[in-house]
Amino acid sequence: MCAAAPAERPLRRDAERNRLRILEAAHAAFAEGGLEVSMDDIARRAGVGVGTVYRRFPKRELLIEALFEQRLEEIVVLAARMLEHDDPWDGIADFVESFTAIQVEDRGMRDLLLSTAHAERRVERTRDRITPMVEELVRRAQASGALRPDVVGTDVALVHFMLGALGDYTREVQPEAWRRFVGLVLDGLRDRRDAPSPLAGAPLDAEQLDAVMRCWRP
Amino acid sequence: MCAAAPAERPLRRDAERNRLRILEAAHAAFAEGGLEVSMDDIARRAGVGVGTVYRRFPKRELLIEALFEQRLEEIVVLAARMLEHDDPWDGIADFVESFTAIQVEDRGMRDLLLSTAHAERRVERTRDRITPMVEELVRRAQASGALRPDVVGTDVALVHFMLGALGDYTREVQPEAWRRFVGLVLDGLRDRRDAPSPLAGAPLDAEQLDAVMRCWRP
DNA sequence: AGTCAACCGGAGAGCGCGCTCCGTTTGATG
DNA sequence: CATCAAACGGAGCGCGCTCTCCGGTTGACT
Repeated sequence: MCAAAPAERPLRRDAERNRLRILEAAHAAFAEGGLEVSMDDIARRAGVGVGTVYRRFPKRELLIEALFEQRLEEIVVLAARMLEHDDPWDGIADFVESFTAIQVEDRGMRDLLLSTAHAERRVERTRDRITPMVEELVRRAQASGALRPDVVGTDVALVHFMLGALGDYTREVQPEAWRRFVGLVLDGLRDRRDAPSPLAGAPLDAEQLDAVMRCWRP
Repeated sequence: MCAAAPAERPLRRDAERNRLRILEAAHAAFAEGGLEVSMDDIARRAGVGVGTVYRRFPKRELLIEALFEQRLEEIVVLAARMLEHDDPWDGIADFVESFTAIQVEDRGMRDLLLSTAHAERRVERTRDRITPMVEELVRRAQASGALRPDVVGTDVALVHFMLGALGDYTREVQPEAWRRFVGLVLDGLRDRRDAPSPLAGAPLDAEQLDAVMRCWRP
């Protein structure tokens, strides 16, 4: 009809339905298995052929971007909120704990935030927005005397990685096990302290540790 | 000739030469890439066909066992030596640091010690010998008042995992970066302390962190 | 109702992996 | 030197993965 309709036409109803199914399935699959689950898996979960997945998201990266666009924004908001704590130490502590929680709840987020293997640009931009906030968190907490003066912003990122890795390792056996180690690491980050702050939850027993090692593959 | 020669005959000279080459190649390959490098890789490194590798080591596990038999013994010796420190805290500290160093130097050792995906029995036996020593280390360090009283043996294993993961992450960019975090975690493990103990080495700068994220795949 | 572009599913090409099989080569032995 | 079990290498099978292609189907629009 009208020759000039270059803008995006809405999807056909079935196509839109499938698009949503795929996003939902991909979310679940990524959360459980990380960003490297197979496209077949996602298609199967969505009750759809692989062809359909590829038609809507011709590259894996596009699927990832569509899924995580808003979740990345949440991270930025989270970091910003950490700057509003009255006690700057609480800002750091809350940040480390919340960020680790996110990683444990969703393996996909972990892969996305700590690697640049997928979805390069978008993630990079997010990181660029978070970095200065983390540095400000560190600066304030050091000024208040609570955070040891010899750590810097990049150390915080590596702490996140460390704790996220631990969360990954123990997830299947004791989903809350990582919280103990957040406490431990935070005690290491304090400038000086008397008694150690109590650790959250119970330690793994020998059998649980065995189970962890048994089901983890490198 | 003599009918009853059931014992193992020595290998032909070329076969023995190849066996050694394969072990050497596998050692290098595992150290760099972990226990899941492809058999083709190992064969190529050894300058040998895959068939030859499989002839000598019909299952991957056998190759791993042959390679790590004595290295596992070294770990036991290491743990035992930690009990000889005059100050029990030094025992813990040295153990955490040495064990992490081993993991960073050899990715294969890391996979072997922290997972049960390969070489089940042998590793399990080794772990069974190490566990009580670690528990004794913990007990003594706690009795001396240096180690916080709320950690247990299994926590130490998870600390090893955490630091090993970090070593893995940063290895390519800054092979010594993990040492900072050993210091950090050890400060978290102390019962009480004044000034934080100085961290080893320089922190990563922003570009190095970027490089780490860029080359890591989950 | 009829038309047709958009959409669907899944077969299959291409790839790298673990592992096997077999025609050829080599070193030990008399 | 002749013999032959032992060892060699790599082609090849089966598998699971990514991504493409195409014959059949379906929803939007007249």
